[in-house]
Amino acid sequence: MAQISLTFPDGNSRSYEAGVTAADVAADISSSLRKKAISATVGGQHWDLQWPIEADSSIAINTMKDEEPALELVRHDLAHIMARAVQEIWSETQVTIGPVIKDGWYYDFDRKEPFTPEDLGLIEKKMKEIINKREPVRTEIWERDVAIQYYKDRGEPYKVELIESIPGDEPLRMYWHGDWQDLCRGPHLQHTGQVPADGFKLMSIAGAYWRGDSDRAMLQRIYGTAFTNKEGLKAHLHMLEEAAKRDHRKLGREMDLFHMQEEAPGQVFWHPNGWNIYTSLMDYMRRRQNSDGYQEVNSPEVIDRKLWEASGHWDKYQENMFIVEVDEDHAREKAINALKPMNCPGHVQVYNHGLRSYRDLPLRYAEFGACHRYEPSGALHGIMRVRGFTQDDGHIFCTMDQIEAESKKFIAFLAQTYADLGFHNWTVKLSTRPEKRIGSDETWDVLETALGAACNAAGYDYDLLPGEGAFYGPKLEFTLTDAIGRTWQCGTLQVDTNMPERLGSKYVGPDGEKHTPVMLHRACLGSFERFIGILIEEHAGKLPFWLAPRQVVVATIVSDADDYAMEVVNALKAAGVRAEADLRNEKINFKVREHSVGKVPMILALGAREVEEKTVTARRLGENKTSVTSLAEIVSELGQAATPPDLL
RNA sequence: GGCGCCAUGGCUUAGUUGGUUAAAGCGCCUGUCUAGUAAACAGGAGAUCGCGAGUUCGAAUCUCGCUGGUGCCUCCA
Repeated sequence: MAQISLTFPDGNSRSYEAGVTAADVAADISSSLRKKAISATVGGQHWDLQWPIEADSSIAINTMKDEEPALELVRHDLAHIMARAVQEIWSETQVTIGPVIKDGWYYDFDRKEPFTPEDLGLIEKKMKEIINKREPVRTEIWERDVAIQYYKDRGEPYKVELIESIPGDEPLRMYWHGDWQDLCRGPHLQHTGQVPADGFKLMSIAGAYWRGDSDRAMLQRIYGTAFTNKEGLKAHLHMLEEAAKRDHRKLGREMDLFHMQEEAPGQVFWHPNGWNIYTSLMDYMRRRQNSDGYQEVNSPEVIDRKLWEASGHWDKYQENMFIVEVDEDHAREKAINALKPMNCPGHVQVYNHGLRSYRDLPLRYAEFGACHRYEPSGALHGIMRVRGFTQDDGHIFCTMDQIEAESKKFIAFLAQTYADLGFHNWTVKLSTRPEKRIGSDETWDVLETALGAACNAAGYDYDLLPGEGAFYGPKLEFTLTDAIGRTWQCGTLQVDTNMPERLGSKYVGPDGEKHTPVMLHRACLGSFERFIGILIEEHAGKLPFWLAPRQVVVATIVSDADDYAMEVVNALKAAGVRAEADLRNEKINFKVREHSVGKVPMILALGAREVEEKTVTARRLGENKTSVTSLAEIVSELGQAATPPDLL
């Protein structure tokens, strides 16, 4: 066996058998160095760690930089490593694409058998093996036809399609992770060993369409999450657990707010506690709208198809409408109606009933409109995405000149509402003209400018979403961020010149002629169902006092306190507080636990002492200390806390 | 709507390779302790295992269809 003599960077020499790899050699240098070694230079020639060394020479070990690799690159390399691992385990699997996303990455595969949760463990193990091989990541530039032929030969039709869809004719970049390669624009890490083997986790398997096209075959997507180190991953997983704990479906059950059942998919059975939140919120919105110049109206829920045909919904939206056929005994033909999926046509009817003058404008209608939309079953999600819901809807009929001022007014309204409800972190997006649209470019210019200017005038910046507007006009979308960083689009403001035209809305101008008004569609909460879901998750069930369905429970410690408990409850009720007594034959520990789980913000415990002194011992949700207060004092304090923010 | 997963008393779950009266905790009912701040103790009632077929001597357990839920994809004008 031939021997190789190598001289180390520190000047010492050592003998090795032929075939030794640079990695073996690196292992002899020092563990700290080995961990960072990415390649070796032997006799002036560059070697990757896995390549056998063939000549006697001196060796230099190249180390990587000390700083942690960029997160983006880690995730990107992990996508490739996962795809490689999958193909190493199931060689018949075809690869498609695998981008980096928030918190991690995914990769879509085409494979006959579905992946199972157990497979994720297998793949993870294989990925760790690949990472531990510490192989270099190399780039090659290929001509397109070479790449296409390569993928054709390998039976990878998705890659062929991908290349063919890339515009231009520049050569393509190929990345090699060891002997596995993927079409990719990069960039990548220098070698796979830089990927933290304990900083990632495969999370889930899901179906996904090739390029998001629901007419194409369904692929299998594997999601992974990754961070630059173990602690980062741990923190992320912890955050997910916290998010699961505040899931509105779980809290809805624990707080006894609502339930849903098979006979009414996508619709909510509100229990007393949940309905209490609902009505508190509705009362608040009603007061605010009234004081902001809106007139509340109400429109029918079952409306003849003729009106939907006139509004254009029958053509464009029928798939999502609940159709109601009424078959009376003596009717010549069935009357066909539809449940309203939105309130705008109804408001136009109210507007149209009578002759309007320019002096009436702007005319602001508001409705807590119960809408029904036949959403695809897969889109339903708790009370956040339902088929029956109530919007805090409103329509402003105005002139072109009034759009900007009305928009500004609405943005201020919305900002105050969100602030009152505890949301201070929200953004605005301006969606502009889409490709398929009606109206002249000049009109779109005016409308888009008006919305942008209104936004700035109200003191807010906005992001542009080019081409995302409705076919009839641009819109502002208001997205709020909750306590754990998720975003929710709730508010919206849309300019519409189409529907008033279609449904024949007019006003008499100062010139005595009839003109068509502009219609602004606006909602602040979006829907009560969704917004309450968001409120529950934002506050993890600990709603602001004024919104809490059960604000105070007066719990007795001994039965001798029963009479006094009722006295306390009545005093609180008189002060406008939702208070109830818990006189049950149970220990105080039990009562405290039960109402804490139920997220009651305030528990007042009464024993012999409190009866004697006319005091209460108060315990706030989330605190484990108590405080003794006089009855008068607590009634005044809680009466104040129970007052909605707009009435303070 | 699509792909995967799931469906057991009011709720949360256990039910090993199909085999006698389907298990537990919480909740509920009854009784006992008058209790000091996140679950006192004892007893009792309560499910034919989402619905419908099929395989089998026998199915909560296997197969198919349906319904609903769930995670994503698409969608949210």
